[in-house]
Amino acid sequence: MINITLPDNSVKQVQEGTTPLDIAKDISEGLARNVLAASVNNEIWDATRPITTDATLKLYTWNDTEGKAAMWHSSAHLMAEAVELLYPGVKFGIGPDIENGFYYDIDFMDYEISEKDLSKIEKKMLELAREKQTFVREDISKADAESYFKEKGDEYKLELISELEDGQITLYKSGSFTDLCRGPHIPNTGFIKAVKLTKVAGAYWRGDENRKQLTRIYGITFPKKKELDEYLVLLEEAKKRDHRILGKELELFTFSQNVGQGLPLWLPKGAELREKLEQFLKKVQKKAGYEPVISPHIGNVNLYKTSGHYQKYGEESFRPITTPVEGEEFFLKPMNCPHHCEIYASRPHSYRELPIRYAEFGTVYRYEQSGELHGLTRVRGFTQDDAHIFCTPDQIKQEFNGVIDIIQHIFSALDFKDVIIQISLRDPDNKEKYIGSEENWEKSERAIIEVAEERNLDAIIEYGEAAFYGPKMDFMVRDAIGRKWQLGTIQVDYNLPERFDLTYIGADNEKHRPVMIHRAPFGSMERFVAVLIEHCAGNFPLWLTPDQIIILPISEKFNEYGKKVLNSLDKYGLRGLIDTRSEKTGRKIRDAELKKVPFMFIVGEKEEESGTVSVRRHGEGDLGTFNLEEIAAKINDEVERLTELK
RNA sequence: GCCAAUAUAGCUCAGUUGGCCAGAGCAGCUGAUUUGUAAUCAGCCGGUCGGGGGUUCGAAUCCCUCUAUUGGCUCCA
Repeated sequence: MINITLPDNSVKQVQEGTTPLDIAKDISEGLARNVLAASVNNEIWDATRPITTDATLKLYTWNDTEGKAAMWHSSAHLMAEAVELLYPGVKFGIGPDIENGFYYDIDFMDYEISEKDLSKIEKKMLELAREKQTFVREDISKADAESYFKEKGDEYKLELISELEDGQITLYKSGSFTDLCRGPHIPNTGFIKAVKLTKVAGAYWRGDENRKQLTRIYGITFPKKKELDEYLVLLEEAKKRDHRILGKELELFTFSQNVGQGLPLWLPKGAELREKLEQFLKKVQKKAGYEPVISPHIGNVNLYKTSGHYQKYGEESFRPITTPVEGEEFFLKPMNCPHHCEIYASRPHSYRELPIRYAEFGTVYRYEQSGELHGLTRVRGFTQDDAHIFCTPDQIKQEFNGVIDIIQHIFSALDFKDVIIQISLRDPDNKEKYIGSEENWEKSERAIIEVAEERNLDAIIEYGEAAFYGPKMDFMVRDAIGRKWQLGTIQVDYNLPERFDLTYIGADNEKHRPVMIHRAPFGSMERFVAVLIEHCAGNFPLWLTPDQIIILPISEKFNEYGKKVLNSLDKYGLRGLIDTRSEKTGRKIRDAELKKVPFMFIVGEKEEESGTVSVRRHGEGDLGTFNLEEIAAKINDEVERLTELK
C-alpha cells in the first residue's frame, strides 16, 4: 500500500500501481470524467500512469492550465496521426502545446499543403477522436528509439533523440501514431470533441533560418463544441479592436504603396492624438529634469563606424546616401544615440552636471524584412520618444528608478494593467556576441536586477535577449489577439561612452567615463498608439481623444448657436467639432457614437433660449442639460484626474 | 527574406463551371426634408477588377511574374 496526499492534505491509502484516474473515480465519477492529467510529487503525470510510491497528487481538468496543456499536446498527436493517415510518408518535427492550442511542424515532402486542406484533416481528427484511442506510454532505450525512427525514416526525431540521455526516453502510442514524447497525455482521444485548425505557416526546423523550413499547422481543440464556438466569437470580437481596422475607421493613419511599405502616414486625427501623447510625456520629462535636443535624420557613416552600429548593421540597413560632389556617405538615422553622444561630447562636463538627460522625439529608419512589417507595430520609419541619460556609475540605480517612475506613470494614466516586464541579459554561453568588457556587463546586469528586486517588480529574466551593447529592461503589453509587443525600454550602455570617448571631470580633477542609459517609455509613437488603440478599442481617454465633443444641432436653424458653443469650447481648453448636416438627430447621434466621440452636445430651441447644451455621453446616453461652464468644468475635472501625477 | 493565403469603387463586400455595357450597401455630391437622443427620402458621381505578361474567339475569373497586404517562421540597434 502507498499513501497519496491530496491538495486538501487528506491522505488516501491505495494499492501500489493505482493511477490518478483510479483515485479520481474514488472521489467522484464526475471528477473522473473530467481528469485530463495529474501531477505526482510535482512531476507532471498521465492520469492513467500508475503511481508506485508515496506521493502528493494533484488532478488537473480543463479548468487548469496543466489540463489544457495535456489536452492540446494530445491534440497535436491526434493531428499527427490524422496527417500521417492522409499523407503517408511525411516526417514529423516537434508538436507542442502553446498558449492557445498547439501546433505540429511537419515535413510534407512532396505534398503541397494549404489552408484548403485543413478541414479534411479536422474531419479525420474528429473521426479518430471518437475511437477514444488511449495514449500508451513506453519507456524505451536510446538504441531502440533510434532504430524505430531510423526504420521510419524520420531524421528530425533522430536528431532530437541524439540529444537525449539513455534511460530518459519515452514514446507515446495512440492509434497508429507513435511519437517521441515526454508526456503527459489525456486518458484517451475521446475528450477532444471540437477541433479547429487555424493556420498553416512555414517554420524553420529548430528555429534556424539556415535549416529546412517545415510546414507548421496550428490548431486548437475543446472538450465541448460550444466552447469552440465561443472561442471563435471571441476571436471575431478581438479582430474588431485591431488597430489597423480602427485606424482606418477613425481616420488616424494610412499607408500608401507610393510612399512605401512600412512608412505610415498620420492623418489629422492621428496626428492630434500623437501630439497629445507627446505633450503629456514632454511635461513629465520636463519635471524629471530632461532637456530637449534635436538631431538630423541622417548621419555620416563615420558616426556609425564609431558607434559600432555600422559593423553590426551596416549591411542590413537602408543603403547609404551619398553626396554628388564629395562622395560622402550618410546613413538614414537608425537610432538617436550616436547623435546624442556627439551632443554630449560638444563640450567638457563636470561631475556636478550629471546626470545629463537629453530627450528627443527622434524619427529613425530601419530596414525591416518585408515579411515582418505589421500595421503600426512594426514599421520601417518610426519616432522614438528617446532620451539618453549620461551619469556616473553610482547614479545608475537612481536614474533607472526615475525612468521606471515615468513608465509606470504613463501606463497607469492609460490604464495599461497587464504589463509584462522582461529583463534581458547576455546569453551566458555566447558572450563573444556582445561588445564591451566582462566587468562592465557584470555591473550593469546586476544593477538592473537589483532595481527590479528593490521595486518588487514582477519581472521575468531572459538570457540571450540583451542588445549587443548592454542589458535592458522592457515593458510589454499584449495586443487585441494576445501578441506581445515591446513598448517601454530601458537599456544600460557602458559601450557607447567608451567608443565615443565620452568623459566628465570628477571631484578628483581626473577624467572619468560616464555611463549611458537609453530609454523610451512609449518605445515608439507608432507602436504605442497601435497598442493603445487596441487596448481601449478606439475609445481613447478623454484627455487624449482627438475630438472630445461633437455638437449636434437639432436642425439647421440651430447651426448658428451650435457654432457659438463650438467657438467657446476653446476658452475652456476643450476641443470638438460640429455636425451641421441636414440630418435627423437620431442619425447624428448614431454617427457620433460610431466615431466614439466622448461627449455629444445637443442643441435646439430649448438650449438656445436658455444658453445651455443637452449632454449625451458616448456609450452611456443622456446626462441632462447643463450650462457650458458647468459641463466644461466637469470634463476638465475628469481630464485632470486622468493625467495627474500619482 | 522564407512558407501559406489574399488583392473588385474612398470603405465593406457580391460576381455561379471563362461569355453581352462589372454589381450592392455605406461614404461623397445634388435636391427635397427642418428634424429632440443609435440610420429621412430621391437622384447622381464613382472601377485600366493591384501592375505587367501569357493562354483563349473571349479573362475580374485560368497560368506566369512583380508589387502590396494578412497569418506564421526568422529577424528586431
